[in-house]
Amino acid sequence: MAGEVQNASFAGVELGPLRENLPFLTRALRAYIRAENADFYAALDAEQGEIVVLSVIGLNPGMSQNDLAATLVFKKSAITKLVKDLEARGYLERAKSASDRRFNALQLSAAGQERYARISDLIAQQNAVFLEPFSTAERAELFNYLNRLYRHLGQRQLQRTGNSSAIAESRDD
Amino acid sequence: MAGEVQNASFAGVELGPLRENLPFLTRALRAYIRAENADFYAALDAEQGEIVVLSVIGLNPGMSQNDLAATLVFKKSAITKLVKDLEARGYLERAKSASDRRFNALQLSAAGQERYARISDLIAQQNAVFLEPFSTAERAELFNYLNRLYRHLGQRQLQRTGNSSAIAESRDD
DNA sequence: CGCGTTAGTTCATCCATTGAACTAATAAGG
DNA sequence: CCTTATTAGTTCAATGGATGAACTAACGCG
Repeated sequence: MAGEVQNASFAGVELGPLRENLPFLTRALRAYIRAENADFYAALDAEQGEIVVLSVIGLNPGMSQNDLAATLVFKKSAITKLVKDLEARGYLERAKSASDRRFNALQLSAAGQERYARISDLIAQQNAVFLEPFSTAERAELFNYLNRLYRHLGQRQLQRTGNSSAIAESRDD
Repeated sequence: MAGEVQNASFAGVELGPLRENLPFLTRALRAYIRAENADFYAALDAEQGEIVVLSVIGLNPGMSQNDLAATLVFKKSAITKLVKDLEARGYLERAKSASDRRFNALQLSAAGQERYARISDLIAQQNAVFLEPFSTAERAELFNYLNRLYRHLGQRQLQRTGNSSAIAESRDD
């Protein structure tokens, strides 16, 4: 079983201020999760971001691509690709909104709903693995914090990009 | 101030299960933070990841590039580039370890220490902006959760990649 | 009508990250 | 010693996610 492990390649390294550094932590967590999800997604034959898109649209039928982009923190150009791909595979429908034909009103097809239903279990399982060390109460707290962060950073981005509308306030629960 | 905002481009979208979905949240948070940090780093003339590298090496002088990679969740090939760049700019030194000449023992140069000291304030300020909505106690809790996640996912990755040594246990504080 | 704005598309580009093949140094074992 | 396996680090070509800018189409407001 190997020799020295002087610095214990991972556990023994002192993080110091990085323990409270969001850019570092978000990047590291993201890297880990991507690595683990790679196989998982491959097994599902799922594109990058596909699951998330199906999920949001399922919950917000009729939403626009811009709203989707804002919600998922993608650029609209990236959304176009994602959404066209899902449409081509028959999982969602893009109808021009009757009231304003610039909008694409997005909604899941029957196949899309079915696919999401089938996949969502697996996602929950995968998620549970990530969360093994946390009790139910802790998970709730963790996600509460992450969602507050998500909202706060979203607010900031709205302001930075000078997006006139809808700065409003996101309701804090 | 714009018209309909029917779906309130951002605030009004229902997230549902995504509120507790780590892949989604980490990606979204990462995207926000990257966007905000872009200007910030440009102003410092800092490369991607430079600050984090300086920080860890400062705290763990003599560490190897492999340890650095494991800590920051980079591949070693990426670390090589980062570290060579910082060496070229005079911020750190790579001496072959005397005891095992395969290792590069990394440590900050005087200029590197100075640079890090100068920068770390700004990072803290930047971080504080991200954390505005949180009280001191909440920040501590948030980071406690994130670090536990970081360690847990790190453990998992060690196992997945069959890394023999050092699976051990990272001390839970 | 004509001007400004917004939703979405397209595409070329960038940059971070990866994988694989390579060198050099060490450890282990006969 | 000499051979073989392993580990640290390097190099580079390739991938892929994300971006920016230029474009079309539709709307709103005078």
